[in-house]
Amino acid sequence: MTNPPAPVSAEPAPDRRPGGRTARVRAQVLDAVRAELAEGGHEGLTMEGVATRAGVHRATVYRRWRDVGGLLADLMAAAGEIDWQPPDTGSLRGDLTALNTEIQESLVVEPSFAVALMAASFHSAQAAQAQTRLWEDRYAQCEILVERALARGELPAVPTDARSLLIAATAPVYHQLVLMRTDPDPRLPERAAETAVSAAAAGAFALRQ
Amino acid sequence: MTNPPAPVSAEPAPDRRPGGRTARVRAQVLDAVRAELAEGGHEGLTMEGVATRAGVHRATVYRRWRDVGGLLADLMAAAGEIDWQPPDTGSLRGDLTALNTEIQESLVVEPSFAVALMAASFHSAQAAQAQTRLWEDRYAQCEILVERALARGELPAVPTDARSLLIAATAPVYHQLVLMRTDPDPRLPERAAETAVSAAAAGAFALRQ
DNA sequence: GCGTTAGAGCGACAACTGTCGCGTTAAGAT
DNA sequence: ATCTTAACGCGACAGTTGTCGCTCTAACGC
Repeated sequence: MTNPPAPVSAEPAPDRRPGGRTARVRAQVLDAVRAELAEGGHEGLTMEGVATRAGVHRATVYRRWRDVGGLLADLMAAAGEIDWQPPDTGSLRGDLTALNTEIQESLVVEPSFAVALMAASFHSAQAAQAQTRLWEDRYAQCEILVERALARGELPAVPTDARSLLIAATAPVYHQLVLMRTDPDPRLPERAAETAVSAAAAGAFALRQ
Repeated sequence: MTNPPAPVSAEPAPDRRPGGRTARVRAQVLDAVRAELAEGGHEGLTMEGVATRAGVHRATVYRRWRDVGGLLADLMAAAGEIDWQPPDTGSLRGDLTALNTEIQESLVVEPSFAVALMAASFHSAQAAQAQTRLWEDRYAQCEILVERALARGELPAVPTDARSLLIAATAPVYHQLVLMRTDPDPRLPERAAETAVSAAAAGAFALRQ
């Protein structure tokens, strides 16, 4: 969690100095971000507050992370080191339901790191990039769900657009919780999953040729 | 477009004074919001900038609209007076494709009022509320698409969850353009629409009982 | 017309944000 | 152990944000 150097500027970097103090400052700051996020949500997250809580000078935080989005991006990079595994329940419907349940929880929990990252992405290029990468990774990892379903014969045996299937299954959850802001519905994850499976069974994600 | 009084505080309001000057100031400010939005996108939209461009004192803007979200919410209220009609192409697939195309355009156009409103919704309660209302109105209006499809016999003749169908059709467009930030794909609107129709034909949105 | 007062103008203000130059500390190389 | 310098600490700073009390103007009721 603390091994990689400051990931903000990924230039050639002739000679960096990521050891002792630098790593300690990074750990303190990221801890402070987590704590501030927990207390005030993504609204209460300010450079000033993080610096103070971390016991570090404001200028240091500005120099290394630039803005709140940078902090969140780095936090995500640190969290990205823990390896996430897509669910494996034995059926496509079960897998997608489990995936959606996980997503719903990550969006509903207070404070939600996912929501904070989305909010920051509107203002910070770093956050936007980090988020795009996170989406890409997650969906790529989830493609195996579709492969397994194909192998089990749950889907028409034709080339299938796994990515579109995954997006169709998960998008409604994000849409309703993040954009429409409807109250969480415990059946939403399952319903969205079922719909996608239904469409998939009907060949809606078959690739041409 | 200029008739309703300041919509920010919707209290009883013993005696208001929405006439002449007040209406003129509102028009000037909303014009300024549009112009600032056009120039700098939702990033460049500040209370200061709007006030200056409108030729109005900062304090006036703060008092009446509170924050950027308030400005956008009022702009939306003003725009909401123009009546939008859902597409009517003769088929559910055509209608949903047209709807998605419209959505895609509203999200891709620079500057995008829709994106600005979403961004502001993370910080401003007024913007969030305005957005929720917008979603609600739009989806309610679109339910007729599903009713027409049922009448034409395009869908199984059972009680159908029109709202879920509409969300399933449109969510992927928002998801990919706003959250994932993938480059716009001209075929996305059609594909998402087709998927939803396919699921609907398979009875995925049939209501129990 | 005339009086009342909602609402706009005005300037001062504290708080916050982000940047800068410079001195100090301590990583890492020798 | 010693040197070099990346990275942090520090304080000053200009610019921005949001609020407040006051004055003034012009809607609206009569």
